[in-house]
Amino acid sequence: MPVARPEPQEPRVIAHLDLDCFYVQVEQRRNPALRGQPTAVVQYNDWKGGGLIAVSYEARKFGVKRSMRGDEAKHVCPGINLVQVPVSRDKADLNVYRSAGSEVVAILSTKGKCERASIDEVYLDLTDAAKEMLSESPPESSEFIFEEATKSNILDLTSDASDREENVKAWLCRADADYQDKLLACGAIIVAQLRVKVLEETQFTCSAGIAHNKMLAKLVSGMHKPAQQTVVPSSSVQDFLASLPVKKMKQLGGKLGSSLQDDLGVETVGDLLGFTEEKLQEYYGVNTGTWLWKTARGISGEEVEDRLLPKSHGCGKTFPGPKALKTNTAVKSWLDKLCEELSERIQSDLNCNKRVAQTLTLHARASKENECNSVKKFPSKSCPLRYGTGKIQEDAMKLFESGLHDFWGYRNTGWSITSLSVTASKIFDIPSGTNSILRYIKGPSSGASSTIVDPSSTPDLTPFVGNVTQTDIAHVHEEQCQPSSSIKEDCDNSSLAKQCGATEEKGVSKKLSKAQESGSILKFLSQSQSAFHEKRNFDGLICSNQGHESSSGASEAGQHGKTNINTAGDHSAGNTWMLNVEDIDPDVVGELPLEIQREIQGWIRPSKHASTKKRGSTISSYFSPSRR
DNA sequence: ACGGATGGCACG
DNA sequence: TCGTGCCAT
Repeated sequence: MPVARPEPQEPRVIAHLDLDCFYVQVEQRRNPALRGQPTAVVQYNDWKGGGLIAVSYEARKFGVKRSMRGDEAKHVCPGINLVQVPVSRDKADLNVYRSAGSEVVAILSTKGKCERASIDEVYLDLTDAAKEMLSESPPESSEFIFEEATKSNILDLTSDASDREENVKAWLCRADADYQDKLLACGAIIVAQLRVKVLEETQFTCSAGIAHNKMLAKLVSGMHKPAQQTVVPSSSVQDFLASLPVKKMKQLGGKLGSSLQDDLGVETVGDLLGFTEEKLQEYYGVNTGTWLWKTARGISGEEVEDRLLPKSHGCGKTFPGPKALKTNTAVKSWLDKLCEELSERIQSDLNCNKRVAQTLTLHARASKENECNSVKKFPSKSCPLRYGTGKIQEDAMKLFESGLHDFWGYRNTGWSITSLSVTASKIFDIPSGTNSILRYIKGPSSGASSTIVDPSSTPDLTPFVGNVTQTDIAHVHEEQCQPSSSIKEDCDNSSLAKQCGATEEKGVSKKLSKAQESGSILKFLSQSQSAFHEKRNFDGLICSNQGHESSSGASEAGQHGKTNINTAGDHSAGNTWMLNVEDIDPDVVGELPLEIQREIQGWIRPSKHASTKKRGSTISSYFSPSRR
């Protein structure tokens, strides 16, 4: 249920940007012959022509809709081009679209707080940028207004086609406008500039809404599509909402919206004004009641989050009807594929963004054979996430078995699985200070590269390290996760590549020596080698490196065609080493430099309250098994 | 044979 | 906290 947020007193300038039929645009960029053609993107072509997930505007004219089957689309629009979503491991692979989305986010995140709302949607808080423009180069005293901005749709600004742009320009430059409206005008200009920049740099068009809050911005971003923007002056909100069907509001497209209609006779947002806040709370609870009351008045305090990356990664597949999985073997086989992809994606997230996921969750849908449709839900199950494809597969299968156990009780026959998915969540940044321990462990690209290989500026850990042997290193390498090639270029393609840092490769011998050093450090931190192999769940991560030679000779770096740059983004050379937090020897850590101790605390993270209160505040207290 | 694959959020 | 919904595209 939605919940109201406190309303900031200062007026804000919020934008919502939405890529137009995004998947189609991605395919059109890849194959320009598709431009201007009726086109749709489909997945799984075998059954009724596959399901449409994006439809070009040319095709929409024929009545082609999302959720149609390919066959239906062909029927209403015989000339339509159907492009298939890439398939990898026998399932749809959306990585090309994710990557393309990141390109856009990179551009949009330059002007203010930016929230990646989905693969093709972004919220911006442009308040500061708008204020700056207003004080330094206000539209009203500018000779030229950015042309794309003059094509804006201003809610309530009625004008016929002939003088529309003149009227818009006049509105944008109005000297007698509210402070609020002036800010909005600046916001509109900034968004127009951003949209043009996105188009220039990615060839993608997008639509946008500019308003004083997220709700209104989102509401209108889709009003004029494609490739247009819409502004909501606060003076127009009341009338606009009055006649708006409740179902159009975000969050009201489902059951809550239906309930408003069916139970309260509320057809439009305006109808909601007839209810007091208390009355709405009576029906829907305090939170939702207040939210509804505010929503009816165009009030929304929800802030734009500063987040460019997703909060979770999920891989799933459905097995409709006859495709349902009925054996453990079939489930295992599919789960393995899903986990492979998931592993690749979190590995990429780690390499590119220095983030680690902590929780693995399995979702499934199941139906029982004979026994009359007992629609019992298959329970989701989760556990701490251990890195490494094999471990994820192993854990996922266990989660499945656990779920199946609950699903069935004890009798174990005749189930069938109609969907499976695995999700990695609770993702955190890995701290990386200048004096980070990662400098000891990672390759040259981790910090100041020169100091890494310069012993004089690198604190000497020798006293703590003890014997370094090849077996230590081999042991560490066992824990490596090698991403496959399919998302190898993720970092390079996405703007996020910058975060990977770019460095020239150092000599192999130096890297080897770094590897030895890091292996020894891991060994040094590790209390018991055998613990690595126990079935316990992974509860922490020591490091990722970017730039070491892989131990296997099968490095594909050469195929990359890029020498010399961004070894960090080159997955083929990136290894990740992991160590179970439970295996870190607290006594030994206690002797490390303080800064490093603090950093290690950061890895153990669960921060908030988890361990500190229960177990005191010394670092060693973090290393007793924290869960399970 | 539910459009499918992903995501986010609030609740209990 | 985890698991369940609901919502969105």
